Amino acid sequence: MSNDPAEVKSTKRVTLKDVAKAAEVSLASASYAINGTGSVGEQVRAHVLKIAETLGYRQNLSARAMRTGRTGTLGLILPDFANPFFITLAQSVMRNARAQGYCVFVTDTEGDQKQERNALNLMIERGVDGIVWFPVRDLDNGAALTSDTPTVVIDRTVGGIEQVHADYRAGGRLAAEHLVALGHTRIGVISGPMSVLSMRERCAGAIAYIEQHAELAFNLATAFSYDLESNVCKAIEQREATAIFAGADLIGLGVIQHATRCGLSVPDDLSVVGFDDIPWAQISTPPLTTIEMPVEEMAAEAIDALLRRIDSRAQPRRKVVFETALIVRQSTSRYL
Amino acid sequence: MSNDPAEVKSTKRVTLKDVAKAAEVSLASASYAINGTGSVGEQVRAHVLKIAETLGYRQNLSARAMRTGRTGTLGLILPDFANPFFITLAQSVMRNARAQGYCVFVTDTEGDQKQERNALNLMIERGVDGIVWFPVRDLDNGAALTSDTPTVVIDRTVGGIEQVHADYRAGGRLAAEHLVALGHTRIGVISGPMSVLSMRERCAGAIAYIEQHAELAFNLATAFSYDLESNVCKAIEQREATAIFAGADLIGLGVIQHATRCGLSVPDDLSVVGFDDIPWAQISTPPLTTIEMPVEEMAAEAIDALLRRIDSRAQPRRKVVFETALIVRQSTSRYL
DNA sequence: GGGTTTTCATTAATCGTTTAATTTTTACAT
DNA sequence: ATGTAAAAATTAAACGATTAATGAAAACCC
Repeated sequence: MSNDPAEVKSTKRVTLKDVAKAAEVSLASASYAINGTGSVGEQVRAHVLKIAETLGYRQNLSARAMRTGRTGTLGLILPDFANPFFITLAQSVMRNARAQGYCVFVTDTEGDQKQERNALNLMIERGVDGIVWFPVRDLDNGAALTSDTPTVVIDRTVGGIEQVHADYRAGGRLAAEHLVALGHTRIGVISGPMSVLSMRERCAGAIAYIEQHAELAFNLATAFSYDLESNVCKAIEQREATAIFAGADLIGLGVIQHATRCGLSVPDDLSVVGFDDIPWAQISTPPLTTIEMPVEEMAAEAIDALLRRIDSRAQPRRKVVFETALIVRQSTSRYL
Repeated sequence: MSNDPAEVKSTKRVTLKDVAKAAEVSLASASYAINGTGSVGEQVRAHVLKIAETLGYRQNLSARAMRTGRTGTLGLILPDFANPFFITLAQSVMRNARAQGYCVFVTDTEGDQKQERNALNLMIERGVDGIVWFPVRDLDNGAALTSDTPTVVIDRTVGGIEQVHADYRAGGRLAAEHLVALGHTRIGVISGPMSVLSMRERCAGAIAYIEQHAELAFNLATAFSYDLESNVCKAIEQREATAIFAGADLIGLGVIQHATRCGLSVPDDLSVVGFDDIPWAQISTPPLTTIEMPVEEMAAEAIDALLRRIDSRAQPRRKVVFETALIVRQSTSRYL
């Protein structure tokens, strides 16, 4: 029994050599046939492909990677998986990468710069072809950490690396314009951590416009979460403003929740605008008016830029900025 | 100029051979020293390590992988990144994997079984050491798709593969008990897609208890989303029940939203219980009472089981089931 | 038919590690 | 000293692919 040659494959992995032998061609021909690279006769190619199929051959990408120096692998580093904005972004990045045949290592760094460095190192050792990086915070010299693995940074400002941004300042202005247009005159701003330029820009954009066309009721900072700090809560309770611009949706949702809990009605007593357009914004009560960034396009651009840079490292270092847009939902209304 | 040997590293990657040469030892000794494997004298080891450090040596994990057959890499396959429950899970899985020195490929399959197969193949080709898999749906024979790459399935029922579950039936019962204990007598059930055992069990558990201790007002199915189908909306509007068990939080949140929109007050007019304890459940208005699964522990168990199986394939195929727990928030109240 | 080009196949080197097998050195007991 | 065992270091063969260089065969042109 068991003199059937096809049965041999039981235990050991099928290698290219096996395919070549079974197809009675050289190793090189087999490789060329499977990769479609060299010049191979049509019949030979077909034959090799069929044999590979029947033998259940699978490329060993580790071997291939060693030889070619390409792993067909990208890294994605995010500060925090709990923030839904990053999830949306991750989804887009992964979708785009997959479309180009890449597999993606994902890591969140829990907002910790030490973990961030670890993550970068781990990925570089693994030999990723490129990295999409959403740093914990702005950095002067990020290039030092990537040891010339092609990298694209999203949202943050990092020296020495190509960047993809949205026009945060314009977004903040858009939000303020909306509130002023609704007739609000006392408008408050609640920002997240000011350590990143992205946040500073959002608020600066809003504040500049408010100061010009209305009164800035307050300008407070809080953590990046829907649990607000006490001075922020107080400002809301005391109705110092009839409208609030929050530097992030998560914060905006916190504002709505706290206001509601205090017996204020949103939007009748208080209008709220957020920033990011995270999925939760749609299903909160009331749904949150917010500023949207073209996440899918930003991710696509990041991947494109990365692939360009992988193909030829000598790319000019660019910074691409995308437009933002106002999405009006039910958390804002006219002030009477 | 430039006769400084340390300057040579400018362009080319530093390899183990370079380290060995610089340290004036054999390749093997260098390898042993760095991996701490063979027997190497204390001074030699220290010396090699220092040289490696100064030269900026980084292991080429592709090469190592080829030689050892281990990539130090895991795969995580999820049906849908938009569902926050999966995110929580992904986070836990990644955290646990990272703690063991593994890098994780993540993919979502957008609920599509073809993409799921692609993802599996892609990862297997990449040579992952193991896969944590949350299949789109139950399967008779999943082992056929993994070509003996160690795999652990979460939540779904898949033939031929080790599984990690929660006790869904008991969870459903817990929810029903809670509502009955609050005095509700007409209780409705809104389930998600019944194609997966997990969902069937949740509802079966709830229904069994309701039928015994109260009246089952209705039992409807809807898509896995907070956009409810019209027959479900109607059932809510017509107040056929004073309490509803939703098979998933996402659905429960949809129920709250629709009820509120129809002028019903949750929980005064309608009590709602969900299942999953996704993060949104905490910040909805009102916060959602729900059934929680020990996600972190489940993820840890999945990784543990996987690593055991990687170390020795001849593991008994187990199915581990975790307890669920009721989390009471403000979406349920006593029925008067 | 002879020379030239084009097309198809093959040989063999190479990528950067690990590790079994072997040799050299050191340590220890007699 | 000498023999033996233990420890340390080395040699060289893999791992599974890619690809430059080379050779053989076929096709073409006068």
